[in-house]
Amino acid sequence: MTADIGHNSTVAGAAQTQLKSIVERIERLEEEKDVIAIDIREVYAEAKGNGFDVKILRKLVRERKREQSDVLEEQEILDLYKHALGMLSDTPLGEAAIAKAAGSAS
Amino acid sequence: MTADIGHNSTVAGAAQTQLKSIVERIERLEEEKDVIAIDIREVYAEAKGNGFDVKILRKLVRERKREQSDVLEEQEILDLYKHALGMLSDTPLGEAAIAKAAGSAS
Amino acid sequence: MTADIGHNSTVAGAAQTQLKSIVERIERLEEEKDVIAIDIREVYAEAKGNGFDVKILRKLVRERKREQSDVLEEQEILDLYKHALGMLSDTPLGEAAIAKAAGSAS
Amino acid sequence: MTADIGHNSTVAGAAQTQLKSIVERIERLEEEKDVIAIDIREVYAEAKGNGFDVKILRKLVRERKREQSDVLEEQEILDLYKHALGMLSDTPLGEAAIAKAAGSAS
DNA sequence: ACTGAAGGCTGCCCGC
DNA sequence: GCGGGCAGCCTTCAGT
Repeated sequence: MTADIGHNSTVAGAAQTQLKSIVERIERLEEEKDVIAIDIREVYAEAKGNGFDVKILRKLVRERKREQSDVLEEQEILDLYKHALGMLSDTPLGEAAIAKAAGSAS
Repeated sequence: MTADIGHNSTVAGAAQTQLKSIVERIERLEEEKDVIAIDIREVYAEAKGNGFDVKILRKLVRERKREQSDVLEEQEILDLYKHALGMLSDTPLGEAAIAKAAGSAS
Repeated sequence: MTADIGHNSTVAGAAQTQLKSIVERIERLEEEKDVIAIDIREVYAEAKGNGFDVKILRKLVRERKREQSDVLEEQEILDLYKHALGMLSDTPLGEAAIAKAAGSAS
Repeated sequence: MTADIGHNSTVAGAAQTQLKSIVERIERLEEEKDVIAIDIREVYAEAKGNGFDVKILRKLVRERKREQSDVLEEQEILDLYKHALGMLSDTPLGEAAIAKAAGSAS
């Protein structure tokens, strides 16, 4: 440890400052995430208070999420087919769609 | 399904409106949570780009978090012991007993 | 279903025999696990009968378990730091750096 | 702390000895439980190595467990009916079966 | 692609 | 009988 650390003029000092920043940003974000998780639990609790079955609500939410990804997935497959039929031009985007769809199938 | 549903004048209609509200609030919150999770991953990725070892960073963050919960946990345990020792906790003798019990646990 | 199933001379029959063996082994083990879980509950119940506070006992047992894993965790983290500091770890300077890093984490 | 603790001649000393015994017994049992849990995981791993789908195996085992309790439940209900028809004598066992079935139904 | 960990969810047990 | 608390399981994700 040297006097340099005080004003971070060393490489190590700079790294340490950066490290501190990184850790603080992450911890701040994780705190926010926790707050939201608590909010979600509160919504469920309130729903329960209003007579809803929490377990079923969770299933419902999960199901809707699955359906959304299914829709996206179908759109990707549709794009793939369109491409195969020459309905999409040979753009990087089209190539990416093909690669992604092929990956999903494996 | 009746004409009532349109303006929610039935009990079922009210429940349905409530359900819709609940699900939408939860989905909104989960979206926010996902955004934050992505932000966290980006911070790690950026750190990695700056030469930091992500595995160690994660361990560090986890360790700091665990230390915080440790403090809370210790307090809980101490409270539990105090409660178990009842009125003793306000006397010097009680304090000594608590200190002894705490020592046995470590 | 064919006569082959009786003496397992088909591939499917062999798989079925294997499956039966797997499931039976698992169920046997889970039974044993349940027996032990019951034994544990009985020990707590007996302790309660002797005037011990079960809640505190559970907390105590959990705390002791956590302390054990804490030691392992600390060792892991130390190993990680040592690895990150690479060859420095065999020099006095490296030792100092490790000590400093460990101090920062606490 | 007094010299009495060495040979446990005090009430507190006896309690401490008992406490130690309780905690040790529980920790021993939990160790055994962990060993069995590891064994179970190994059986699944081995099954996976033989081409079985672990996720499906777990579902299968769970399902069988549920079926077993269902069978027991049905047996209890059957006993209840038998008793109602005077097919079970008014023995303590029969009474217990009724009480248990009634509890399950509520 | 597989493995191992981290977080979330479910079912269970205890207390009120 | 119910609700909270807790252990176990499942799923997802980073790492190799």
